[in-house]
Amino acid sequence: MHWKIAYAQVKKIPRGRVMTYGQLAAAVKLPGGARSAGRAMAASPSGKGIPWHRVVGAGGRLLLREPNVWMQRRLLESEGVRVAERRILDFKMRQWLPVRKKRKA
DNA sequence: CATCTGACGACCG
DNA sequence: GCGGTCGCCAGAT
Repeated sequence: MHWKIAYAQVKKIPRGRVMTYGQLAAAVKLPGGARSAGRAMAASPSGKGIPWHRVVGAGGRLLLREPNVWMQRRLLESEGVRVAERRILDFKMRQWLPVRKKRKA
């Protein structure tokens, strides 16, 4: 589907930064909103270089289920993103706003 | 075509 | 701060 665009956006997420499903959905204007973003990631073809692990739930929460969340956490930590069980630490700073970022210090 | 399910998000207790 | 519920929308069965 047009999930391609979602993937394209995800690929733009810089290393060590994350985006929420809601943001992603809004950024590419996915019809179903955040949920569709989630579906898109769930169906994301692995091995295509899509940093799906950089897409998290609102508030920087890891919404994946048991086995996968561990991998996501590991991938994030490998990029320097600190994670506590199911939540990204310093999410506010870690969050990446497409193009018009400019987060305050 | 009816129903269920879910990698969501906002609210409420 | 956390868990439970409701609302939403798109796919799958």
